[in-house]
Amino acid sequence: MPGINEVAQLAGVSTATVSRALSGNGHVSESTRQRVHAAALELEYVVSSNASSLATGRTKNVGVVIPFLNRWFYGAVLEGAESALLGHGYDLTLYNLGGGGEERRLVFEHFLLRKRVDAVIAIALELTESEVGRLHDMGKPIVGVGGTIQGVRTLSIDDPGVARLATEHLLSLGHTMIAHIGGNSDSEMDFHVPTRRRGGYEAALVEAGITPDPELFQAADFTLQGGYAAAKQLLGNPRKRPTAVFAASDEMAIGTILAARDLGLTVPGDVSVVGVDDHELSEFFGLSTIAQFPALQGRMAVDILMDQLHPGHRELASVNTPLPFELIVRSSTSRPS
Amino acid sequence: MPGINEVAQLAGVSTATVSRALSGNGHVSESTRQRVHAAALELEYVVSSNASSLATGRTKNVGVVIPFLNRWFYGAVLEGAESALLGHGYDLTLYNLGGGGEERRLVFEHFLLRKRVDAVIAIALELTESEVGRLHDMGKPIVGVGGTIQGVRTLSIDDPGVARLATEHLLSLGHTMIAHIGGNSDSEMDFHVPTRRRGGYEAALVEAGITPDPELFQAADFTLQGGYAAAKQLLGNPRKRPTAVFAASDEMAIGTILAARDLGLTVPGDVSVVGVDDHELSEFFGLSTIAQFPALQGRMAVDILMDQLHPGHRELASVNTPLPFELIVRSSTSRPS
DNA sequence: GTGAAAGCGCTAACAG
DNA sequence: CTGTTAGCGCTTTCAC
Repeated sequence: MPGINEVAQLAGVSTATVSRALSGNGHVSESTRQRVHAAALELEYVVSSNASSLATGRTKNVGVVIPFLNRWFYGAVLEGAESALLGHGYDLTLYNLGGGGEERRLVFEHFLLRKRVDAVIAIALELTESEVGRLHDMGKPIVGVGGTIQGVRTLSIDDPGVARLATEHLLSLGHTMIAHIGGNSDSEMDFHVPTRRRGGYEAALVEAGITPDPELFQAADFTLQGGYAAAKQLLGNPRKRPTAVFAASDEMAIGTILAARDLGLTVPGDVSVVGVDDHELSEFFGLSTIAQFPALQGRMAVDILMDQLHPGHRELASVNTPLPFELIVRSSTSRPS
Repeated sequence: MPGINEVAQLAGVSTATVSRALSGNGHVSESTRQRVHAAALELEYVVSSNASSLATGRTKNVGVVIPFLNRWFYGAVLEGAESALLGHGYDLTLYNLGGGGEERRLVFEHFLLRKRVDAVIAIALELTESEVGRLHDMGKPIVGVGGTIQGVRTLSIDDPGVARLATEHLLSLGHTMIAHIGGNSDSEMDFHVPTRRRGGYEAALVEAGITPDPELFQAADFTLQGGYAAAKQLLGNPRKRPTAVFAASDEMAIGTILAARDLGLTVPGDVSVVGVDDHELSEFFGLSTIAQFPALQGRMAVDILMDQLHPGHRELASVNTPLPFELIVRSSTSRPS
């Protein structure tokens, strides 16, 4: 593990020149640049990021805080962010805040403040004013994904819009008895996604002249199992069985398809089902859904972060960047029979 | 962002004393210790990990290399490792090596060598001699999860044993036509898990006096979709339909259950199904399975690492630590009818 | 274009 | 038990 001065010696220059040649900051003649690179290569020299960080104040490392790791959606966002970061030469330090309170405090008050990260990406986490304040006081940029945060550049999907699109798809097919499986208080995440989606669903109905019926709503926990149970309730109702179900997540939608089958109902013959996410299993189940693109979300977050870290050309004006989504029609939706 | 000397000033001591008091290394009188802590608290002092690392050579950060992020199993391992690490005051820097060749080289030859990590945990990755050598040359301990690696402390499950247990479960129920859905070349991961599981399955059959029948084997990719397709082949065979299927992953086992249903076969009436993992969906599908405990695996890896980092009491003797597994019988297996 | 030298903020001998 | 004093390995003015 050679240091910069051994490289300097081998190349016959000063350490300052090595630093310049290798980092690209400052001018170095082409010939010495090559000599330095050759020397570095020969010695397998790799800079000590600590020494470098100490001297420059930059770490080439970003912290990512995320509430789950074992769910497909979050894993995919993380994957997108990781590969984008790596591509920019940045490391990613991971903080999983699933555990709740104490852990979160620790991370924000201790771990993230040790000058180890240049910035933080917060996924599906509504940072508090004090969390944001601390970070900004230290000059650390933040980008949030999944909702808006006061004073922070964010990327978020138009949740009501997503729900409207799903509902309108069903409406346009001719459905009028459209149930909704949304979130319960446990799944009421930081950005109130379930509530916002329910709002979009209701708005679409109202716009179509239909009064949302509370009996056609069921709360669940965004999982397949939860969706299954909720769907059983909805579809088992003998006096008011919906002809279509809009589930706020694909996992719940798949649970709904399974519940329908178990009740002897066909999909989409007896009941149409639409979800949100474009989960990896959705295609298999023929699920119509509103796709969001989690890996892309991770990548976009990194792009925006890089823009703040290396203020370049076009300073992106808006504080919140809308995330793309798209209706994918497969075989779980059709006209009511 | 106050530095150590401001704390020293406020507490009326030298920076050395502050360092000692805060880190716990070296003796400090109780009273000054308290004064220092109070001062640090008041100023919201947090050490600069870079400066500290530069001075000590330790970073309190470990690198984790993992091949996937968006699969339940790997997410769970990562989750276990992350929380254990955090508990020990360590950060986790994540490297997702899903992309393949170039990325992997970059990580091992560049990222991991910048003195940014104290150690590395390799999950389901069979490190090459040179990858291990580089790291060990720098004095970085490594622990591997998922298989054995020459010269590295590892944690691994007895894959043949897992497969035997699953197969014996079926055998003991009275099945003799037991099919196996294993891996294809794409899913032939670094540690040859599919091959080793197939070996265990065949060994159990042989031991029971049954000759493994190649027609009763199907290769798939460890996913639900893949398992579904493979199971259709197996269960659709008119002249040789197995009464039981052992799938090398729960996802494939669930695919098998779904395939059976679609063929009008009942589980376990017409066909018993057993998988491996105890996936989050397994309970929902009533799947009998061999549980492995991914989060625990992550945690155990950290424990072993800490033992190497802070050589304490009992130096764990063995190079490879076996991982626990357990048969969980649910409703997808029964006697053949 | 390149070198000398002063730090970046902390820790670890070494004295006392 | 505590202070003094060198560095840890790099970057970056400031001269030349």
